[in-house]
Amino acid sequence: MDSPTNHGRKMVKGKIEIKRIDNPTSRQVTFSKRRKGLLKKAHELSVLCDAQVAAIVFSQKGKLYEYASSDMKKMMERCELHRREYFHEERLQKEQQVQDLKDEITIMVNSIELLQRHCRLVSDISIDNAIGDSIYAYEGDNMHLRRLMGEDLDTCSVEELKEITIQIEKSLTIVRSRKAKLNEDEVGKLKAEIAGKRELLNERTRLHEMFEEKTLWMQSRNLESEKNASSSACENMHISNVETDLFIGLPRSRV
Amino acid sequence: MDSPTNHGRKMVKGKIEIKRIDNPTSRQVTFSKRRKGLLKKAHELSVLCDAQVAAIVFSQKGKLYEYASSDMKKMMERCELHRREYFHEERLQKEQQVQDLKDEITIMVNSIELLQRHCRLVSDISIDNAIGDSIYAYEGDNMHLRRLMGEDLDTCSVEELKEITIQIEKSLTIVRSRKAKLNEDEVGKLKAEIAGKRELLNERTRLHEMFEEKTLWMQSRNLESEKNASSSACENMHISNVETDLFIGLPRSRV
DNA sequence: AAAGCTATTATTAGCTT
DNA sequence: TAAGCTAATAATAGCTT
Repeated sequence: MDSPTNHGRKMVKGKIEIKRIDNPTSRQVTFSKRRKGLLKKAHELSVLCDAQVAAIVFSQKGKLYEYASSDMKKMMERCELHRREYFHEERLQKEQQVQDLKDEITIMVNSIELLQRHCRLVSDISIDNAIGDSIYAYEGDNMHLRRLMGEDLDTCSVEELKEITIQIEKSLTIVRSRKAKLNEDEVGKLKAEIAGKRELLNERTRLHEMFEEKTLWMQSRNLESEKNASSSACENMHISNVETDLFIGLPRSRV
Repeated sequence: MDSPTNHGRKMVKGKIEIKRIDNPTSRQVTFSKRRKGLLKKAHELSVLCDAQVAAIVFSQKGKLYEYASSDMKKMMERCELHRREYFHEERLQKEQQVQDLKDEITIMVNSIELLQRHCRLVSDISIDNAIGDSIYAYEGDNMHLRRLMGEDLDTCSVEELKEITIQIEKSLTIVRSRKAKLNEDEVGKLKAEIAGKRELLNERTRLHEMFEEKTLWMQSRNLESEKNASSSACENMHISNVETDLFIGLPRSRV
């Protein structure tokens, strides 16, 4: 009657005031008993009156005790509809976000593919490009090409990029044929020059031969006159001098 | 005792069997009384034991009666934690997915940037590349370069890509200096050739001049002998014949 | 149909083990 | 700590109005 478990004072037995039980032990006991009673009554109500009943109890420690008449989930769903709408909206938003990112990736994949193609073309061109930078000044629509080389690729649409690639391929063809022509011209020039050089060599050979022939003829003529005329050392000496002059002296004085 | 509201038979008063009450009136009355009792007990439990309690009742007609100790919403949320875990997991999954996509995009942005840089370098090289394709056979580590030009860029890490770019820049430097040297060599060769050509021209001129001089000398000598010796038409004629042979006849017979 | 009455049962506070 | 006991209260079935 005066026990510490009785939190009220006037209470003899049974009757209690509805307020928090301070004694933890007593509170825990009461919680257990009344909780059981509540769930039982919830069940009885649902059976007797064919009603949907749910009772949910959390202990202070966070442990869950619950009763749900027929389908607790259905129960909860009816009760929760508003909250679920929030989740639904959130999920839709996330799905949209994912879709957006995927679209972005698709565009990037295309960009990369085209850039690679472009790289291969440029490296292809670089071989043909010995002529000069004509590719970049060619045909007037290289603005697109410059653009590709520039910073603003990201602002290109995929369609634009495809068009650019096609134009690069066209330019490549043009540059190749141009290079072929220039090469031909150059080969022609070189051939002409070589021909000219050979001509010079021939001429030199001819002149040398002619010179030698004339000299031989003159020598033979001198010998002849030596035989025919009276043999004088003086005259022989004179001719010899003249020959030396002719071969060495005269050209040297002119150089 | 035998009233229609009493669905049991042996029951005198008070005691009942827990099963659906067939009599609608009696059922409705019981529903009202017991429902009130349930909600009251729910409240008492929550107050006495400081617990969170909720009781939800739907009548057959769909009318809702409920009690929630402190905050019905909080109550529901706690009750739902288990269910929410599902949502939570789903949300985490979605968030991970979004993060993955963003990472992919980051890699792609870097790839594109590096491809652009590479493109600019290649076009730069293409000017220097007149020497040939040496860049692609140069220094042995062009495997990376080939890779960049190839299909498997996507498998490159960003770090790898950066390294490749650095290597390209190094290669570019090397190729440029190489080209400078080769250009110098070529210029040297051309100069030598031109010098040789000029030499030939000079020689030709010299030969021509020498030839002319000799002829002139011979002519003057002939004139001299004509004056000094007795003037005979025969001899003069002979000399004249010889001269013609020398100037026209002899070279012609050799050609 | 709703409220009140009451006999009866059900629940449970405080105690004991 | 938990389970059982019991006096006492609380809830309520069937009735009455």
